[in-house]
Amino acid sequence: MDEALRARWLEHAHRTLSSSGRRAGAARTAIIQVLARDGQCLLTAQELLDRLGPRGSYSSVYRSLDELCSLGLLHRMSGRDGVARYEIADPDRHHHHLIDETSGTAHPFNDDELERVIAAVAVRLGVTLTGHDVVIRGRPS
Amino acid sequence: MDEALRARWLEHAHRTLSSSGRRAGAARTAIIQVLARDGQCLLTAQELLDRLGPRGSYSSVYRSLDELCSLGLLHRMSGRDGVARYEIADPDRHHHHLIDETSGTAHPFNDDELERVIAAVAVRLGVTLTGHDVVIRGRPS
DNA sequence: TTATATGCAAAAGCTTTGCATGGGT
DNA sequence: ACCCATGCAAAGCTTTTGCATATAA
Repeated sequence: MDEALRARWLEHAHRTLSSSGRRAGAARTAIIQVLARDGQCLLTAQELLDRLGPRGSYSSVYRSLDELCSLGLLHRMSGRDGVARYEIADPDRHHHHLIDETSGTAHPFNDDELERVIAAVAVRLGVTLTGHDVVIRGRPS
Repeated sequence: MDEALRARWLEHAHRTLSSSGRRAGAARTAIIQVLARDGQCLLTAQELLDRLGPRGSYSSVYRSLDELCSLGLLHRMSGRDGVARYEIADPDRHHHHLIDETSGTAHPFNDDELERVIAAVAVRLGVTLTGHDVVIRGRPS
């Protein structure tokens, strides 16, 4: 959807990686390209590997995903099935997930009041917020 | 903590299981006892098995956990590490989780306004709510 | 008696890792 | 030249399953 967002993340990822002393190999370069294109919402390692074709392997995929998570460029979450899913971390455009229980599909959404309440809850609980996830499950009404 | 709650859930579980045509074997009986005692918040299958000692096996544990989830007596969620965690489902006393990033420990909490906002979001998105989870991560401030 | 519950051990699926090789800087 | 990145294959972990046996109803 947002082309500018993708380009910005791709650029940011390249810079962060190289300034952290890592080298740009062919596999990792392809991986972050695919992530920039298809990683807006809940991509599995297997799906990523499928889209890479012969340009990647299990080791390069999992190692790169770990690396990107450590650097804060990616978010990892595991769905109910226990399979890890990844999506690109965009500080400006953060979203949550609605799971349609009829179809099993996930839809991203965001809500300002939800963000506000979560911030308030963190204050009430006496913590500095470092992250949060909300999953809503429902059926079309 | 709430002794009455535990007894109520245990009773409810027994009734639901037998009325669904299942038989009460030794393993399953021990499993729901342990769950009633220690399953208020995020117990893994392995932890459950450890507490069962020789009274259970992997198969009985995983099969019973599945069964209890299907009957709505238990909630399954998977943490960031991908390992499934279970807690008893209490319709009256539902909670969310605060993860202290300093220690990695989870603390249950609830918040009425959060519930209200989530209900409002579901309406806005055009779904009938069937469930929801909130995870807040932070450090003591 | 008869279907279900259980335990063992094997299998399955996702993820990680050791090691030799290739490639970036 | 040096060290990091990559790919393969093996190993590791969690979870599931087939099958023979034990047991509840």
